[in-house]
Amino acid sequence: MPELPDVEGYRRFFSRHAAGRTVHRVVTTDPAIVRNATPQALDRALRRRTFAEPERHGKWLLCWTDGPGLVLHFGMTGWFVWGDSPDGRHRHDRVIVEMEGGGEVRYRNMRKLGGAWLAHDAEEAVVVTGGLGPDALAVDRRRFRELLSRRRGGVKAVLMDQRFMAGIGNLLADETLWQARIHPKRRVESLSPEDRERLFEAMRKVVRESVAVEDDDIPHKRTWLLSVRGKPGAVCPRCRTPLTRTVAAGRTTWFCPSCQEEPA
DNA sequence: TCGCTTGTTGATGG
DNA sequence: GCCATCAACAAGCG
Repeated sequence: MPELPDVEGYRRFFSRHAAGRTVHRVVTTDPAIVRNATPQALDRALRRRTFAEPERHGKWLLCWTDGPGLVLHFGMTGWFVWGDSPDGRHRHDRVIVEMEGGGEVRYRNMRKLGGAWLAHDAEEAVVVTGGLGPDALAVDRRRFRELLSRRRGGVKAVLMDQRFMAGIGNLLADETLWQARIHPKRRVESLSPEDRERLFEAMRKVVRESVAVEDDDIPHKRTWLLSVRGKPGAVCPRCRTPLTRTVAAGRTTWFCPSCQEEPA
């Protein structure tokens, strides 16, 4: 279920279960899910290594050891499961990290979007993750403004572009635009300074509050678009106007035709 | 059977 | 070169 807040949850999960622990063995049940190494090479590289604190950048999770690191992307259907023993493994558990002393972290991924990579150092991880922009949780106002000023085109496509800023996906983009009262088909070059300010504030609020939710799934609050998005007969939580469904940036997009003004 | 899905990439066309 | 669109990847659900 991964956008930035979900992956932040996986980072905490991995930290809790694996940081400071040593790898007994890495079992790969689906060789194709490891994108840049064989299952044997992955096992050999990580076995007897001890995990450090994992890092997250956008939707990517970097699980470093005292040697190389396991780099994970969760696609649309990836998540972690902990097991005390090999019992109860699921057929979608595609990479399993068995720990010395017992227990295992399972990388479960139904559809095989995303995957696992082996990185020998930070530089290699940058190559794997492919030129990400600043993390959406960490980017500051000035940088956001500066990056936005260099872009053209549909605002939703820009928000979701991981090279612009890392972490925003389809749902959080809709939520951000709705909270900022900006139409998803507006072009960024048409946004006023005030629009840009509201966009930054909304993005920061949406990301921060989503991450603060300890629970699994993205929110939540009855005041958010996400609480009604996609439901039949959904109306705007602000003004009760029926929501509109369209396609923007190639993705299903929900917005309020009353609150979010037409594209300029 | 068809359409739909929280992601990303590469082809194609304007 | 930039941008928009769409198919593909893959698997499950209604």
